Amino acid sequence: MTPTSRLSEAGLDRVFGVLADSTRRAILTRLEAEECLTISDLARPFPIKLPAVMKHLDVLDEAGLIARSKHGRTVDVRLSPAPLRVAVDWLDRYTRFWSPSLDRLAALAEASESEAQAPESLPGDP
Amino acid sequence: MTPTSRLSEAGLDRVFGVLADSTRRAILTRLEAEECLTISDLARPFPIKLPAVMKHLDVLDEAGLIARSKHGRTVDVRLSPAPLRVAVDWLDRYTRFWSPSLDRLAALAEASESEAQAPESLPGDP
DNA sequence: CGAACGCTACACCAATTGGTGAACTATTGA
DNA sequence: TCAATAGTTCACCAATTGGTGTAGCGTTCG
Repeated sequence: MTPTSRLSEAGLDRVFGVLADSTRRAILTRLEAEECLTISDLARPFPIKLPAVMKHLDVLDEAGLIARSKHGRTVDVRLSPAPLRVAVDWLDRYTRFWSPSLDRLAALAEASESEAQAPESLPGDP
Repeated sequence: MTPTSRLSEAGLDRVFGVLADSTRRAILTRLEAEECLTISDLARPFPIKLPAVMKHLDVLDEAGLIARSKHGRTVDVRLSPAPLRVAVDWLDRYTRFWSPSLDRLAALAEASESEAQAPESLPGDP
């Protein structure tokens, strides 16, 4: 039953799980600003050791939120924000509580965009 | 430094942490549909025991996402979605990656919200 | 009253998480 | 060539998480 929603649930678990850590959020923020960084450069500002950063990168990678490409002995890390969309879509149903106007505008945007994008089944119906 | 952002970070940790669990997401979804439920009624559809549900409710409560009110021997649970906004606001910076139009509409909505209500007037920008 | 009901509290458990230090591989450059 | 550099891997650790069973407490109702 609802195999699609089960998969979506796992995706939501992963994405929200990623975002539930301030270091990982900071990594995403940094990558949004810098476009492309080596792992050492990325790790430098954080008060944790490299292996810890590596684990965060593994988590981010598993959620599809970053892309790593090896060049020589360095690894370039790039943002791959597409999976964040499932989180935004899930949260969208709650925006009506504090801003009904935003809700309507989002619906409008979705309608105008409905020609190009994936169907993406409805979330949150266990 | 930046004591406010430290608090925000903790808030984001809590809210995203709440959302990283499918049972808790389902509880929020159910509460959004039903408005007000007793704990037993809320717990009935889930395949876990009451103490486990109780722990989820504690987590949701701690994040400020639900309100509990005791009436006799029952407890009414209500949705309190305001804290979700910090999550939406955080994610907002990434919407530009897959839908610049939505980004512009959100900015528009925010601008129109700073005065009063119901903008309704939409600029033709396809 | 006393039994059933709704909820809570507690001890306990296995798995996961976020971190460490140390050892290792592979590339680079003097 | 050989040492420094960039990244990876591993074993280990403490704390947290999500769940259980059981026992208890206050309320309602027959």
